[in-house]
Amino acid sequence: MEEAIDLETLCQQKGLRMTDQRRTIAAVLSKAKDHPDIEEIHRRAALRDSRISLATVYRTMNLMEELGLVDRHEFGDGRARFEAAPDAHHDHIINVETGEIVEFVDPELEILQRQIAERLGYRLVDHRVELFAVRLNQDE
Amino acid sequence: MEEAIDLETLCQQKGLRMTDQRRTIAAVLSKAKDHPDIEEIHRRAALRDSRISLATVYRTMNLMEELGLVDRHEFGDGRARFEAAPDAHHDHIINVETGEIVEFVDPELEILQRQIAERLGYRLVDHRVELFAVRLNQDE
DNA sequence: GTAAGTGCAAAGACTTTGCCCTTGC
DNA sequence: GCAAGGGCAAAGTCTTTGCACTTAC
Repeated sequence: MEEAIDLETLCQQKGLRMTDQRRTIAAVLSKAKDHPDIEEIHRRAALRDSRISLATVYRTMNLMEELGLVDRHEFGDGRARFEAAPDAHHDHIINVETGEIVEFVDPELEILQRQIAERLGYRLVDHRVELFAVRLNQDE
Repeated sequence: MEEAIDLETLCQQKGLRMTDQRRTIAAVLSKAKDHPDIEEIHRRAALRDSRISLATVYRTMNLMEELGLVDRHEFGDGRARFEAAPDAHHDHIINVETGEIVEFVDPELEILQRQIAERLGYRLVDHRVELFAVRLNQDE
């Protein structure tokens, strides 16, 4: 039912010159179910093709981010993390005990934020919600 | 009516050894109405006392953050920004055209986030909401 | 063929740290 | 007095960039 995001096709549609490196990086991100950082993307890409440098990963992620093909996150650990731009917006819960990141969507939250911005005289162009939390015990 | 946050007193209450440097930095932050970065805190501190090094500002901010006396923000420009820990939690709207940062409080938003976390099996310990927006035209 | 892309290493931006001197309590 | 704090400069981490070589179209 769910279809994997084909980042390579999106790159081509945007008119990007498709080098082997970009193809490989696109494949890595399309397959990723997590939010890898540059180092991790490079590691995974190198498994498929060792001719990829860190600099190229940096350049490619900046490029894809500008084109809106990937989302950049800063979860507070100092390095940028990425994911292929999802079809629908979502936010993140970060488990502060394990570092695990869970995605969620809440339409009510989306609407409320737009309302808050408008109430203050702004038009929302983007937003970021990060919930830092711990797992609930059964008895809580 | 509104009372300025006296960070120096809070530092003393936490048992911090009050050096001239810490006193000066605390005063800078207590007076700040914005979200200065390390460089800016250092610049303002140096106006009051030139014997303050950047390293001390870094060390002091890390210390005060750990004690919960200041909040650290990463607004996506690569450097950390700080504010004296406010009495009440608030969130931020970032004007993407001017870089201006506006604070706001919305109880409904606070409640909703807690509910979302609980629905997913988590207990919220902290959260971060950043709305990136532009000013509304009159006719929008 | 030619402009765009890449690898490599150097350089940048921000932050931390080792060492020795200074200072609060 | 003595351990905690600070100044300074070196080092660390993440990211960008200049240059010469390679490659997609």
